[in-house]
Amino acid sequence: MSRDSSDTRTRILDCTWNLLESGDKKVRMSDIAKEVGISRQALYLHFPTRAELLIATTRHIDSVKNVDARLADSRAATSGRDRLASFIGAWGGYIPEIHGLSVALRSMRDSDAEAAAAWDDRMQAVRHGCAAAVAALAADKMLRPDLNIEVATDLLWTLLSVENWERLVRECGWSQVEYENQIKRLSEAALLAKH
Amino acid sequence: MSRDSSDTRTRILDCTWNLLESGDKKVRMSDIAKEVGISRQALYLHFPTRAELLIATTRHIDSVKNVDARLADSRAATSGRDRLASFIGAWGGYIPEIHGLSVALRSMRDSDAEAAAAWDDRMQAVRHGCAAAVAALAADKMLRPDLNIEVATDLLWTLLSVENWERLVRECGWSQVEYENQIKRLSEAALLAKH
DNA sequence: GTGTCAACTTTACATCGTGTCAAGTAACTG
DNA sequence: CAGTTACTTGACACGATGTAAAGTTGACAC
Repeated sequence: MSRDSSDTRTRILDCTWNLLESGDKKVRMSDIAKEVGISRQALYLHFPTRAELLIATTRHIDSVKNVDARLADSRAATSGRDRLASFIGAWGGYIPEIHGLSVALRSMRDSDAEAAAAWDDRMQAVRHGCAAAVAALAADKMLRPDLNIEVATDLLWTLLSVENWERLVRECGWSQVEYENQIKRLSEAALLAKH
Repeated sequence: MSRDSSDTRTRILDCTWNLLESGDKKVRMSDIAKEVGISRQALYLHFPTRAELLIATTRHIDSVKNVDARLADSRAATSGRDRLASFIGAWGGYIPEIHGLSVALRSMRDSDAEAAAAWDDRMQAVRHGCAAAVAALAADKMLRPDLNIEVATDLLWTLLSVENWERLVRECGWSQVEYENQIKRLSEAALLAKH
């Protein structure tokens, strides 16, 4: 679909994305250049560093996959509980799309501060979503009384981490559906007041 | 305490451990050599690669901190539920001790297959502990009827991941006690049949 | 003393991936 | 034709790991 975009920058982003998601662990600048069909140096004409290329790729994926719209849907839910479930569905369903990129960005955390910041930024955005879902629960008086908003948000955010998805889906071999169902169940068990 | 051990190999392991746990992110072979007070090359007389040094360091920590004994205690618990709690306490309390090493080993996952295998090995050991705890719950008929042993083990193993500890304790600023309490509560909510 | 062995040192170099630099080419645009 | 833009080729610096070779030091044997 995004084939033949003529715009080199876009082609670079698409190829980077393809390579990262295709799971070939080590994606070097030269790998990307080869895939795009340009020289390694031409890459540096478009992106100053590998980190910036990866960061630009996340933004590119976000816009292609329309994350904002997905998450907006979850905001439309009426009850706090529905909202929680639909937020989990939206974010949980997005994880597989960005997983390769997530691995690449996280693996340069310690070598590149900029990449680390970019990843943290994304995770903070997810955390805001978690906080909103928790707030909706609290408004419905459905939050466990022994949990304050902050702690509940931390817990939900942790449950929804990419790392947990990796472990359950990739390592334990769960299906995406099993993952979402169990995480929903677990989140409710963790956060909801029993009544 | 471990000062002046005369045995160079042991001194290397202790210094590696110190450096890793002291949180100075980048621990290079030359950093370790400087800390020990020997040349970088002397390091290679004792350990062929950085990966092997890190792996040897985990074994060293295990023996100094006596993991086996800690986990053995959790096996002594009478009820399945006590056993779950005490396993979580034992492993959860061990995570802070090996956290620096865990970061280092994981960050070379993609560059070094041997390091990856060593880390996976450790995690499989934890998984066995989880499986044993789940089996004890099942024996007491306390496992949720809609969970089979496998899925329950996957869930518990995921909850107890080092990554979740990092997020809650390091990133969210929880105390170790809060962490253990919430993870215990969450594990029980996830696994125990309500009756 | 001499010989020898082990543990370590110093110096030098190969490799790999990132990122920089400079000069050249090919196509489009006025 | 001149100038600009997008790219190419080739060379190189850097930082970290790992290899290789020759030299130093101290202990122990006889």
